[in-house]
Amino acid sequence: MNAQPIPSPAVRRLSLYLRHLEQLAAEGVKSVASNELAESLNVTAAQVRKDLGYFGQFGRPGVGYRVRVLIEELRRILGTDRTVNVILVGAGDLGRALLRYKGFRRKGFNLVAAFDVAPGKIGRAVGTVNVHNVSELPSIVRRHKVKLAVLAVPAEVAQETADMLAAAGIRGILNFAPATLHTDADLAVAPVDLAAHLEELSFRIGHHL
Amino acid sequence: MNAQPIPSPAVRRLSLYLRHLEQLAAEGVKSVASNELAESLNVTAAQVRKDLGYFGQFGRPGVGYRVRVLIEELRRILGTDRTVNVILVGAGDLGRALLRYKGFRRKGFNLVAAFDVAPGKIGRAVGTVNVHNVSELPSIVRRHKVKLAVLAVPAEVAQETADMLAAAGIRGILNFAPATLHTDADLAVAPVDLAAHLEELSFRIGHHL
DNA sequence: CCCTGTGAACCTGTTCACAGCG
DNA sequence: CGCTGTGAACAGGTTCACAGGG
Repeated sequence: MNAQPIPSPAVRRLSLYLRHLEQLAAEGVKSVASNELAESLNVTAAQVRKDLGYFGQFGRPGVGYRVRVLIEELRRILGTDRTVNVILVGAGDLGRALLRYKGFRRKGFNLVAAFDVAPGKIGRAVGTVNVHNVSELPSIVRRHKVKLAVLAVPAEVAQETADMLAAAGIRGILNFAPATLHTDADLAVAPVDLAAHLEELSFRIGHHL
Repeated sequence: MNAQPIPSPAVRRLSLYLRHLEQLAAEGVKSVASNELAESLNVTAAQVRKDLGYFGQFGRPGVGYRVRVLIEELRRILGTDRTVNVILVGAGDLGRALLRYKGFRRKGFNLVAAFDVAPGKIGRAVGTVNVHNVSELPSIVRRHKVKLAVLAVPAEVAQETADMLAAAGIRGILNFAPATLHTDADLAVAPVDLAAHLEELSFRIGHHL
């Protein structure tokens, strides 16, 4: 019934709204208006309303949005109303740090296992999970019905690793490798290039502004 | 002479182009056409040409772009043709991993020091730098003329830390804290919300597509 | 003839502004 | 009367398409 002309920037802002709503809930705030939310997040009130409007009608005219209700709706929309299993591939420095990062769990993501090819890393525990040989990846992915993977391998092997993940049934990759992945349309990729963000800042401060 | 109506997505793609060009250079490739570059990076050829066109005329009709030349131009534009000093604040798990991450150095960024408030962390070395008390931050920033900071502190103290950085003369913040920073227009912020990217993937695979 | 550089057309996403509900 | 929900107007970016240079 509903087509899907949802701007992807709007989807990304949903996480932003959710994050702030969770904080408001922790502070005991019961309801919030679009302009308050907007102000805290450096967006416009119309944008908040429009973004939420793509998914339903969650607010009450004259009142605003019920914080608890909106949090639940957003989690449902994002698919994090249930625990989402995730694996991590590449237990180098960055990979091991991500394994210890508590932010994922707080948001409903459960790291079930890590993988690497280096014998020195395999068998060790990092954070709450063990590092396995990549050969075990397909069976573990199947067993835990994992759909998302965090990719933290060197750029040189990023593409082949992504292909392997696709073959194992992974549907989404959070890619920290500084490489562009070429994948089928049914495999979603979110690239995170840490150095690129610093370059952007370097540009912005180096010139005008 | 040139106004500055440069789309910020275009600036972000510059890093992408640079990354691929560096790889081509390593492979010994001398020149490249916009459509080849485009194909490797999942963008259109027109986009590549238009993006580069905002900054000058770097190509040769009938030939393409000289790889070495374009790399130098892009580094100059991004400001990474010289070493750029960076500090890191917050030596938690994520912070320490970023200190060890080699990708920054490879791109011309030099981490000169890390800072924290926890006595247990201060005085230790992580990667190539030492962890200092934040009280030493202003003097170190001044001494090394640091303009960029990586912020990896807990969300609760992100804003106050950002204010402190602004006061110390920092001009750009790479923000890993899951909090929206409110800063003056002359302080650039690049937010990196790791959990948000996973949520986006969760959304994309949970629905259509 | 190949490939760049670029105005013009197009399109996606943002902001405006107001009708309508509580 | 306050605040949402939303069509309509607007703006920013992307793609097209072609003129022009090597």
